[in-house]
Formats: sequence, structure tokens, C-alpha cells
Amino acid sequence: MSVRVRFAPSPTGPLHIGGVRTALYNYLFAKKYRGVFVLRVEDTDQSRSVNRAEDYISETLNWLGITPDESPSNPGAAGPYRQSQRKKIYQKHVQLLVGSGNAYLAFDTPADLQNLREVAAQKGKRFIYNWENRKEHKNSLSLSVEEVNALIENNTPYVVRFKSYSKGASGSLSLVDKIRGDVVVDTSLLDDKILVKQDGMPTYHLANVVDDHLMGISHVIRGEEWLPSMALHVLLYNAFSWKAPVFAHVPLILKPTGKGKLSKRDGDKFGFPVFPLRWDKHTLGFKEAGYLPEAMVNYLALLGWNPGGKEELFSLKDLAGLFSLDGITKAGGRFDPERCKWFNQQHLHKKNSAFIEAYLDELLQQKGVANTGVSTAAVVGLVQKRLTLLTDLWDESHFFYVAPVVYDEKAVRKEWKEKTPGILSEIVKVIERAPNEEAETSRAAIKLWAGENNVSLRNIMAPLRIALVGALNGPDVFEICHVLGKKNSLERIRSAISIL
RNA sequence: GGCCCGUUCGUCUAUCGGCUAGGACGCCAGGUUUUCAUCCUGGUAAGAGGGGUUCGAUUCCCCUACGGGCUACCA
Repeated sequence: MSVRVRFAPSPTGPLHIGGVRTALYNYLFAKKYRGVFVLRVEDTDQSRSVNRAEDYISETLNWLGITPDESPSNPGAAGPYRQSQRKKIYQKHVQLLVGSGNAYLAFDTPADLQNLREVAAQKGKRFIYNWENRKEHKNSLSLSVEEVNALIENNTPYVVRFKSYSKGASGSLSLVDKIRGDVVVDTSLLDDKILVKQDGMPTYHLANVVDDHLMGISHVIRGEEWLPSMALHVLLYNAFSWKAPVFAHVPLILKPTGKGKLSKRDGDKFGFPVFPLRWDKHTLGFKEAGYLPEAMVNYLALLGWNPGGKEELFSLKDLAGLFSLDGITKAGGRFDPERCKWFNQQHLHKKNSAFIEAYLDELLQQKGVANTGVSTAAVVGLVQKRLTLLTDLWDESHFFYVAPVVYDEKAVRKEWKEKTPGILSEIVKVIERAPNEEAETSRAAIKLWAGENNVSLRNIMAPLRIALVGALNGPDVFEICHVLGKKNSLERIRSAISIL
């Protein structure tokens, strides 16, 4: 059987990290079995759909490198890939269900239902529209054919409900989830879910089942929040006499601390992004926060799944080769920002330096730093291993481009002594005399001078660093000198001597 | 409340009846780097509780507790 999987988000806003992982698992599964990864947009709720959201989803998948094989913008033979464009298909199929007695028309208004709920709530119960009471409501089961026809003639709004269980039938339904194993449900506890809304649009349940079948989906890999609906969906497949796909419900991603699943607001609360890309001014994404798509993919893949070995650093390609539904965890996993950062650091260190150089060049342009003659490649060479986030780049490299204007107070107090200007003046001469600008040349020359003049290296290195960087951090001092160039370096030392 | 799912170090996880319970993040200590970071070495810390089954249970079963999800004319 050929593998066809789908990621079916609802375009109601920015895709969040849990959705991203579901998409990733679908992609990995498809690639592992040389199958097809479909993107289907579930925009059946007109009131909640946001135009921009569909683009956002595509951009996110592209950024992560998990591009769908079939999608609204790149349709295959199973289109259209937007549910709002498949209305006729659903109408046709729901007729089948009504015709076979598996579904019926219900004329109860939202107000009616609200009322029933309130009455039940007063008795401390919950109203469920099902086999126990469906005959008491206003629907094509309780009304005569003439009454129903009259209502339809009068354009009375109605919904279509699924007849989920009938009295006397066996309520025990055994379901199989690839991750959880057997799940037995009592279908007499199910309610008669609405299949088609008053506006003629299908609900998720109908659209989902019809589309998955028509699009030839072999495996439904989706979030655990759908587990309770699996029985309804299987019942629907049965009602259509269709073979149900394999279901795999993946565990949810939980908040780093506290209760519940990760939500939009947790980003602000914990100070990390929860969205892949920037959505608006207030919600920036992992990308803008300096995360690499490789790191996101790696971290997310391993949150809720693992291949078993001790290796943890994987590329998307590695993961696609290793992926298996069997390795998915049953329990929900907490999002750990620290661990996510670590993955980013690791991938950043492994990243082709040309990528970081390009990022730096762009950054310099943004900062309005004119051509300083400093080699971007050389800077990245010294600085790449010091990055955790891409956005650390300026912190780590600004002093290559902008001479210190202020000097770290604490550092100066500690390391800038009375004799320091004198020593540095001599160092200036030593550097001037050096035959070339190589780091090792100046290192050797200064070491030699220090030895000859009985000055401890500490009294040279720290002040030198303060003069060049403005603080006591950064790469090797001589390497900095080398990248800065002799002229630049000497200027900085002289200027520090005069200022401090 | 009802229904469903889950439960190994603080966190992500390995273990598919034999365990001195392994790895990773974090944290702590040491080393390298005359700085900081990287890197290396070591340390810290766990199978929710109670019953079974078994020669033996983290592993299988039951109960309890706790956590999570669902319970819309939202997905």
C-alpha cells in the first residue's frame, strides 16, 4: 500500500509549535516510506478563517524544509486542497448518509439547543443530543415527511446530524491507534454530531473523513486532541462503507512549567517564541529569535519521538531515514526552551560558515556599518563557535566593526593599572616592529618583550583586550588584532591610553 | 461532572521480565583557553502509591492518586 499522509491545519492564525511538529511527523513518515505528503487547508469555519494564515503555513513549512508534495499552491490529482472549495463534494456525500439512514436533518435552532443545555445544567447534567432523546427534538426522525418537506420549502435552516447509535445495537466499538494500541469505546455514549452546519458547510468531522478517503490518505497522523473523535470517524467510515485509514494520535506539547498544553501566551510568559515565524509586531517567531530550521526540526522531532540510539543530532534527511511511528511516545512532552537552545547552538556550530557570513553582511547593512576592510569570513571564523542563537552575532562581533566608545567599568577598575599606559605604549612599538600581522607573530613578539622586561603577561593581555574590545571577553586577542589589522589595532590601543 | 489517554532523574528520553536503571539538556565541580564562550572530565538526580501474576517486576494485570485531552452549528 502506498503511503499518503496529510497535514490539515485550520487557517485561523499563526501555526504554532505543536502543529509544526505534527506536520514534521507527517513529512518524516511520508519520506521514510517514499510516500506523499499532502497539505490540506481546513477552512470550513468561515468566521474564524484568516486570509494570511494559509500563506503563513506555507512559509513555515518551506522554512523548515518540509514542503508538501501536494498543496493548494501545488495541486496534485486529489484537489481542490482547500475545504471551502469542496462544498459540493461534501453535499453529495452527506446525501448518501441521509439516504442510507445514517444521518438526518435537524431543525433545532441554536437557541433551542442552548435552552436544552441550560435545563440540563440546572439538574447538574449535560445535554447530549443522541439516541435517548433525538425523537423528542425537531428533526426528520421525529417529524413526518410532509412536515419536513414543508420546513425545507419555507427555507427553514437546518443542520445534518449523524445517527451515531441506535437503541439495541451493540455499543462496543474496538478501535486501533498505532501509538496507543487498542481503544474500546461505548458508542451509546456518543452524541449525534453535526455533520453539516446551517450555512451548508461541513464540520471538521465530515470534511475530514470524506477528504481523507477521497484523497487516498493511508495514515492519519494528528494531535491527541482528536483521539476522542476517532470513534465517530471510524463510524463514519463504516457508514460510507469505506476502509478507514491507520490512525496515529501524537501526544501534545505541554508548557515548560505549570499546567496544560503550550499556548500562545506562554511565549510572553516564559520569554521564548511559540510560533515558527513572525506573525505580527507582538509575536515574533523562532526564526526572528535566531533559531535555525535544522535545530527546530531536530528538537521537535525528538520531543515525543526518538530512534532509540544515543545520537541526538540529526538532519532532516537523517530523521526521514530513521522515523517510525513505533518510536513515538505516549505521554505529552514539556517544551524545554533550554534544550531547544542547545540544539540550536549545536546546529549553528556545524552550519556552513557561508550562511553565517551572509547573515553578518546583511546585519552590517542594517546597522549601517560602512566597509571597514574587515573580512566577514575571518570574523565568522572567530565567532561562529561562540553563538547559541543567530541573533547573538552582533554581540559577538560588533567590536570588529565599531571601536569601543565606552569601556566596561568593572574590567577597567580591575585590570587597568597605573603602569598600564606605559606598558601599552611599549606594546604599540612591539606591534609596529612586527614583520607581519599574523596572530602568532605578534603573540611571540609580545611574549618575548614581556619576558625581557619582566612584565607579567596578565598585565598586558587584559588591558590589550580592554583597549581592543572594550570588555573582558571575545576571541583570542591576537586573532582580533590580526582581523582588525595593524593600523586599526594600534589606533584603538592609543585611543584607550589617552581616554583611560 | 462524564468519557478517553497517559505516568522512568527538574526537563527530553533508553529499557520491549534479569538493573550496579543508560544517554542528553539544565545545574554543580575540575581541566583547557592568561578573558568570556566553545571543548574535555567528573558529579547531581528517576521508574507516582498500593495490591496482585512471577523464581524475579520499571517492564504484565487491577485499584488509587496525579497529569493531559475531549465534552460547540471551532478545528
